[in-house]
Amino acid sequence: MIENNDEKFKPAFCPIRHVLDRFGDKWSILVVELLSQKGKLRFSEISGHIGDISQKMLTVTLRSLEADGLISREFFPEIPPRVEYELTELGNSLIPPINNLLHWGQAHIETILDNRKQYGDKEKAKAKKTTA
Amino acid sequence: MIENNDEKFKPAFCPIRHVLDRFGDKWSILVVELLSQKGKLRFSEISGHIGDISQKMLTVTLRSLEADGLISREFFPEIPPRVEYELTELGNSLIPPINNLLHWGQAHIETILDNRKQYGDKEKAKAKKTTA
DNA sequence: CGCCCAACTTACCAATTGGTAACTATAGTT
DNA sequence: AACTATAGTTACCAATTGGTAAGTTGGGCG
Repeated sequence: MIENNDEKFKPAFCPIRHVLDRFGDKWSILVVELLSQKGKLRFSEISGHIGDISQKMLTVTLRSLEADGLISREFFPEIPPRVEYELTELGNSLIPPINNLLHWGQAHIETILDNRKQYGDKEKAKAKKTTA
Repeated sequence: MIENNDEKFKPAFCPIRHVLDRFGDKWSILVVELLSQKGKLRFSEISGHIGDISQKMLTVTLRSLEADGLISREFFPEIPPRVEYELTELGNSLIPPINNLLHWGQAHIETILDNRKQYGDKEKAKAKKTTA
């Protein structure tokens, strides 16, 4: 049996899990980063900048970011309606750590893709050997 | 039509997407963080520390981290077999940005959960009004 | 009258993710 | 002969995620 006093990795206690649960989805970080670069944006503008997000996913993403207090939503009861989204202070505090991760990605993604490719080749070679 | 010269958010060009594709899954960051804290670990030790990961998912997680060159795998052909995993240099370079995000999470998760709860209550109130 | 706009909501469907349980190899132990 | 242990693999299944397409709202305009 393995000793386990470090509950940092156990389901209910792990802070990493909270972060992953929040930002592990396909769009949240993208929207936050976009808002940090462009400031206040309308629904259709966010949609246009990202390009391949569906209306549905943009709505649920914005709703959950709003629910968590990371963005604010201002609705203008005009016809046609207008809605503006903006990062809150809490949302802005997320930008530095996200940018750190981003820079790491930019710096190392090529190496990673290279490694992955080489690993794939190695696996193919192994497969050939065992079937030959 | 929205002008869109910023291809940073478009599918093929966005570095954020690479990072998300790599670490958006349930276990990768957890394993990397664990290895950074404990150093060299065996399969069963990782499994024991994390607690609720299935054998299958631990294998696929370790394989993909290895494929990307983030961890190294040393196999000892004993009976029963022994395998040791360790962060590579590339893997180690990931630790600072991950820790940044982690600290943000620790600092703000309570606020976020509070916000989420309040938002849920507000939504409930709205729903009552419209059905009443 | 009917079509437009933006910002949704809804119903339905497909793909991906991850879990369970059984099976594998191999040698030592009872 | 049966059971142990480690580090897997495999088949199958359930839940989650995300996409498509249609409908909704309501005032302005042809």
